[in-house]
Amino acid sequence: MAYTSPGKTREKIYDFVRERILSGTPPTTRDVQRAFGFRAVQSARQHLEKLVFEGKLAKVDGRSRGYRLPEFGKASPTQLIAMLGRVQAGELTEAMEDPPEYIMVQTRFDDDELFALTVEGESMLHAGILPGDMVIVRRQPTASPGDIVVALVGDEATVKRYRERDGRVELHPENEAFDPIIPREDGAPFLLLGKVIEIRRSVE
Amino acid sequence: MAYTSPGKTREKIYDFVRERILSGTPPTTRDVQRAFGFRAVQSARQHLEKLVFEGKLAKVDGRSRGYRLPEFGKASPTQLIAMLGRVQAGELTEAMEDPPEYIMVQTRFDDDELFALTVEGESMLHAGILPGDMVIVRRQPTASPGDIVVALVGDEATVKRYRERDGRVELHPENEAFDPIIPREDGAPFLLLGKVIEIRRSVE
DNA sequence: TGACATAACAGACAAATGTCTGTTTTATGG
DNA sequence: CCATAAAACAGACATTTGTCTGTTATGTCA
Repeated sequence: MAYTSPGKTREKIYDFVRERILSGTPPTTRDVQRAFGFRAVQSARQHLEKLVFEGKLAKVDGRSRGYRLPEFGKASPTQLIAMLGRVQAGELTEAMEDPPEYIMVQTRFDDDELFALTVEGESMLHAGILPGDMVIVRRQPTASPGDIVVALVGDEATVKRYRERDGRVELHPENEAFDPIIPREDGAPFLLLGKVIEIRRSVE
Repeated sequence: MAYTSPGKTREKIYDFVRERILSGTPPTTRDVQRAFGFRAVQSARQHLEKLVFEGKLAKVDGRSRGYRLPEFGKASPTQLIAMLGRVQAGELTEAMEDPPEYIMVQTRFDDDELFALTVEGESMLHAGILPGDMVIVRRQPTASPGDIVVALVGDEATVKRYRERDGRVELHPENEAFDPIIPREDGAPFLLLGKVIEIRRSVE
């Protein structure tokens, strides 16, 4: 490869490696070599090692395809979570459509169990949750008053705000056109699925 | 490893491999071997090859860590984009805080130039955009009526809905308490930064 | 129980990949 | 132009990883 100004090629190599890591396949040293037309493996290796030294890349020594992005791992762990199109009673996790769709989520804790689903209905309009929005839910059996939660009421999963009144659980919509759900009063089976931790809306 | 019923171990291996692929590091044959306590590499390999034959996994022959998820190859490209905390006039991209924060975004096109910023103010309340929400913006010089856009008006970046009336550009808030911005009428410099393609709200 | 298919094991070779030592070429700044 | 640091090259060796051939053990089912 032609000689370039100091740092010039290295930047391009960083972009290349980052791209590859993000796409799920960290490159080998020789991948980089070939991609940039180096005639020596060492040329690629030198750049890569320097990027590690600069802190722009991390690396697992000895292992193949060992380069990583340092931002991950320390900062916020990244999870790919399943997008559940429609929620059905009981077996929630089994309800994923055939080609399961995944989305990237950055979380505080790596061991949180997360899933995502699409909101249908306008009952949370005033909380800024619109029909079609995607909510990311952390599975947990309890909630605190004020939390936005996903619960299974009867056969249907619904997004509501969690309240307690006189020691009883209430699920409040944020839209005057809808009534609160007071489980056990109307005998509907009630199951708290988890707490909404993020809302996403695509407007493309 | 102890002998198990046909297909029993294979399912666990599939889960293991899938997890690893999703987390960004496909395992080597020997990773699988070690993870399951096989005393022979071939035991792991046999299962993996069978999973490929069944179509549950895809594979790039010869390459290290060559196992893939069959449906995942053409999944939407992922980008790591910069989170701009506060927007300043002119040099937008330079305005990132010291430890630049990045977020994962899945996009339609890999070559879209994206950035993210935090909404301050309630002018888009009725569009479901609340103060503190993060908007992800695709940089583009033009917009279509109805788009939610980010524009530089004077010294400030604002999120508004793009409209045209009598051939003139108007930026409309979605909150009666705010007035539309009609650039050029009040002489304020106007610059369209891009179109909002996604809104995210963390409620943790 | 016995036949059969599958699971698991053993050991090896080949290819890919990581790593090293040393040299040559070029950009950069004075 | 020269000194210097960085870029690129050359060739090799070590380790990891992929792959292969053949054998032994175990679950399954009639």
